[in-house]
Amino acid sequence: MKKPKFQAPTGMHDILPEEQKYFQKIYETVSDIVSFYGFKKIDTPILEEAELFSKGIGLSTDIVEKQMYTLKTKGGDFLALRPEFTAGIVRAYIEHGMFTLPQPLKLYTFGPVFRAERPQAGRYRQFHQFDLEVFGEGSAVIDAQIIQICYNILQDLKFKDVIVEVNSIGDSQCRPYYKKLLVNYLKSHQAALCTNCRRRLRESPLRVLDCKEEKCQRVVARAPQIIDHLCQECNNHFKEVLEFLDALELPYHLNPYLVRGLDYYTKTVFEIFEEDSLEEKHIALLGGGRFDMLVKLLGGKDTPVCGVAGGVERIIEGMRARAVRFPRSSSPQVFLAQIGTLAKRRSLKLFEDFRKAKIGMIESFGRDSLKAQLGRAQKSEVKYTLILGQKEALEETVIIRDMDTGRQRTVKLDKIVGEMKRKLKIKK
RNA sequence: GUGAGCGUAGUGUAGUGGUUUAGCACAAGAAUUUGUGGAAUUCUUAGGGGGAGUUCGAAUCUCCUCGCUCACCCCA
Repeated sequence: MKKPKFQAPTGMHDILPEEQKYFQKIYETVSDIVSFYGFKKIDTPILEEAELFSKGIGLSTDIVEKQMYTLKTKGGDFLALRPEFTAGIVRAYIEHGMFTLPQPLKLYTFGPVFRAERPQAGRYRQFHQFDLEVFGEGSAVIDAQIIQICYNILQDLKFKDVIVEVNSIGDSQCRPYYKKLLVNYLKSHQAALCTNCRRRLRESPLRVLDCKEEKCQRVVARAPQIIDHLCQECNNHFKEVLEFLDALELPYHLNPYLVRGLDYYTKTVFEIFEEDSLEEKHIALLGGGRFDMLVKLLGGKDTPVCGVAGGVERIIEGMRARAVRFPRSSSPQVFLAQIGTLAKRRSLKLFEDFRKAKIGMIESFGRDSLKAQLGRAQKSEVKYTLILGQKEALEETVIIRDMDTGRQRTVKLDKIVGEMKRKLKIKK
């Protein structure tokens, strides 16, 4: 293949017409469900000040350290393509004084986010997320409800066996203490760890916990667990979350080794997987948690927040795997074929009549041979074809052809819209 | 950033140094038929990512480069 002069940048993809239905389906599902729970939509800029992310997400996180697309404007501003939604939404919350609105304030959004990493399965440089955030409510009900919402969304998208993994990673009260404990323990077993983990031990010791290496897991199995070292408040909170999940009858795994890569989390963290993908691929469909410090950290009032982000492409992959079907009711059911210039003139008008009647119609004004037009009609899988020829145009009639049976009927031109309306309604 | 695999028409592929004017299928367009689709026939469009080398000869071997894919890291 001769390489075209221009190609989409590495890790970024066109969303072709064929795949649009997946995105639409997901966005519709999310919007529907989430509005029921009182979420309002917000859109934030794709670019933000780079510092917003380095401060919010954490300077030493991979996302900020090496995955952020940054640029300097002509005016000297240092901006970054958003690598996730939360920081931007929190910024907007503070900037517009949304703490004056009735709390909890529930916001959602979706769109592209960017991370400059090596693309691979389920991972792109430009990908799409939907994102929910609940501001101003510290209660564990919210944590559980957000998980419930995610679960509902996946159910609606026909995911059967979904499993939620939850954990609590404590807060500024208890986590530093636990970290010390863990580091001490790991240091004494350093020899038994993989090289990666020995590095992690220095940089982010919590991450050793979810290493997949067998030898590390053996060490980790005896390590002190954060849930045994939560402070009173975190402990209660976590218990409540689990109780609520029980009450909702949501299947969950308590995974004491679940930690997340973003610094801003406190207390609850969770990830949602497809159950059968758990063993081989460790690719989460959604991930989220609570971050009660973030608003203050970014310059706002002390406000608890809980949120989640879903990976649209990853969900689509799952939908593809289970061959989720889409009703094709929205696609046009009528094809308009025309022969001769007089008929063509009439057809243009007729086409407009159908548009006004909100009946989907496909035309092929560029083609003249009836054969070619019927071929086209057949390919577009319509139920009916209207044939308007020279003769019909003169007689003010039109032929309705049923594409399944091949039966034809001639109808007066001024009756046709009503007639088709009836036919298509009855069919449904 | 590290490592591995792969790159032949729009798509999917065959060919593993000469019998290749690179074969096949699907897709797309046209004709047979200026008024009736799913079939058939014929025709058309279009190809070894790019560069260098080995060789009498390269899609085929070597190197470089670009791209894609997968894994690690990390994450949605």
